[in-house]
Amino acid sequence: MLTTSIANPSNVTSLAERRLLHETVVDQLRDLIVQGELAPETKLNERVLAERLGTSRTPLREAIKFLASEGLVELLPNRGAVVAALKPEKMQEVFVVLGALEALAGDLACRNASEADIADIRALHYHMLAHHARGELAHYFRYNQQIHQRIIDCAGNATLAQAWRAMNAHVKRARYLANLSGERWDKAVKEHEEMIEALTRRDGAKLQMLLRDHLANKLVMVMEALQARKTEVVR
Amino acid sequence: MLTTSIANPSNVTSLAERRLLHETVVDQLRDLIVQGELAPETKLNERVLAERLGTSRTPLREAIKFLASEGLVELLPNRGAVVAALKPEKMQEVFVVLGALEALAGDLACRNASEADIADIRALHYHMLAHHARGELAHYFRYNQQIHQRIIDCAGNATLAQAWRAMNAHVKRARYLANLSGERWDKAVKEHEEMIEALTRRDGAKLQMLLRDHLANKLVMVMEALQARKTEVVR
DNA sequence: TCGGCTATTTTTGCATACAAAAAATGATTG
DNA sequence: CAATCATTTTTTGTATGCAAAAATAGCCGA
Repeated sequence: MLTTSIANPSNVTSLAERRLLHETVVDQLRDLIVQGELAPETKLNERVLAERLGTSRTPLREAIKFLASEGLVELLPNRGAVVAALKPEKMQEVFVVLGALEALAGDLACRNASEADIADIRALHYHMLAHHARGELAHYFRYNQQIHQRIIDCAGNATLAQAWRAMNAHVKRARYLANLSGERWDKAVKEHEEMIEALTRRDGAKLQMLLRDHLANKLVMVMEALQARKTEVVR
Repeated sequence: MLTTSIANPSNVTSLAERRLLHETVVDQLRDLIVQGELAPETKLNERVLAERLGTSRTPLREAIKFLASEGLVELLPNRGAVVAALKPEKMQEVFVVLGALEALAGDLACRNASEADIADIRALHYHMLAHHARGELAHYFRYNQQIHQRIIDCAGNATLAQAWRAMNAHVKRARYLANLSGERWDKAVKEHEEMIEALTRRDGAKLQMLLRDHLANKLVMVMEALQARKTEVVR
C-alpha cells in the first residue's frame, strides 16, 4: 500500500508498539512531501515539524537524513534541510533513469511472473479501466501505481524494486500537480492496454519498449504540468 | 582513500558544500564498510563506533540512518544496526541493476561527452594498462573505478550518477575480496580496450552492449570470490 | 549437565540540554 | 533614509541523560 495509515496523531506509547518511531516518522514525512503538503523548497523547521509529528527533534532529524539519501530533501550545512526542489531538469533526469529501470523490470517480469501474477495485474488493469471510464482520476492513479508496482515486483529483484521506489517517489510528487487532459488520458490507457497484452504474451522486448514510451509520454505530461504551475505562479 | 580523492565533479548533495560532522561521519563509515574493515553482518555498537570516529552517538546514528537508505547497513528494530550482508543473491541483483544503469550511461555518454572528456578517459585507460602490465592490482582497481565513474559523469545525469554510486558501493565492497586470476584480468582489460574504442567512435549501442557483458563477467568473478570465501570459512 | 528462570548489565531509542551558527532586530552614523 | 554593525533571538548541530528493551550472567532445580 502506498501510505501507512496516518490516523495516529498523538501518542504511540499506550500499546506495545513493535514499530520504531523512526520509521513512522520517515513514512509520515515522506507522505507529506510526496503529496505536496510540504511544498518543494519548503524549509523544514525541526522544532515545528517535530511538534506536528508528535515527536522530538532526534527521530525527526534521523528521518530527514534518511530521506536526504533518497533525494526527497536536501541538506544545507548549518542551515537545516529543505524539501527537494521540483525542477524540470531533475524530472527529465529521473524519467530517464526510471525508464531504464522499468524497461529492465518489464523484461524480467515477462520471464519470471507466474500466471497468477499476470492475472492479478490484468485484474488491476480492469479496475483502472473502470475508474478511467468514470473519470475518477484519484482512483485511476492508485491502480495505475499498483500496476507499475506489481510489474516491478514480478521482476523478482528486490534491489531493483528499491531503486525504483526511490525514483518513483519523485514522479509521484509531480503527479499531484498533473491534470490529465482527456486525450492524453485516453492515450495513457491505450498504452497500458498494449503493455498488458505484451506481458500476457510474455514478450519482454516489446514490453520494454512500451514501458519506455509510456514513461516518455508521462514525462511530457509532467513537464506541461510544471510549466503550467510556473506560469500560474508568475501570473 | 578512494572516495575522498575523487574530488567529485557531479554533486551528490546540494549546492552549498561546507564541512559538517555528519557528512564526515557518513563518509568515514561508508569507507569502513566498503573497504571491509567493518565486515558484513558486523553489529554496529553505537558507543564503541562513536568513540572510534571521535564523535557522539547522535551524529553517528544519523549517519547510520543515511547509510541504511543506501542499503549498506540494515536496521534491526530495538537491536541497532548491522553491516549489510554480502550474499550472492544480493550481488546478482545489484549487478543486474548496475548493468542497466551503466548501459544507459554508456549510451548517453556517447552522445554527450566532449572530446576532452573522451581524451581524459583514454588517458585513464592507459594508466590502467600500465598498472595491469606491472600487476599492480590496487592501482589497477583505482583507475578502473575512475574510468567507470567518468563514463557515468559524462552521461550528464546527476540522478543517474547518484543511483549508480549507491549500487557501485556494494560492488566495491565485493571487490576487496576478489583476487583476479591472470586470465580473467587479461580479459577484463581487453573488454576495456573495446569499450574505449566504442566510446571514441561514439557508438552508443555497441558501448551499451560491451558494458553489459563486462559487468556480467565481473559478476562471475565476484561470485567466485564469494564462493571461495565461503569454503575458506568452512574449511 | 542441562534447561529455564530471574537479576544484572549493556545497549538502544528517544528526549532534552547546551553550544555554535545563522537569522532577525534594532540602533547608530554618514 | 539607507547602510552597516552590534545585539538579541532563533535555529541548528552535538552531547548527554534517562527509560525501556535486549543481552548476559547467575542461580536453582530436575
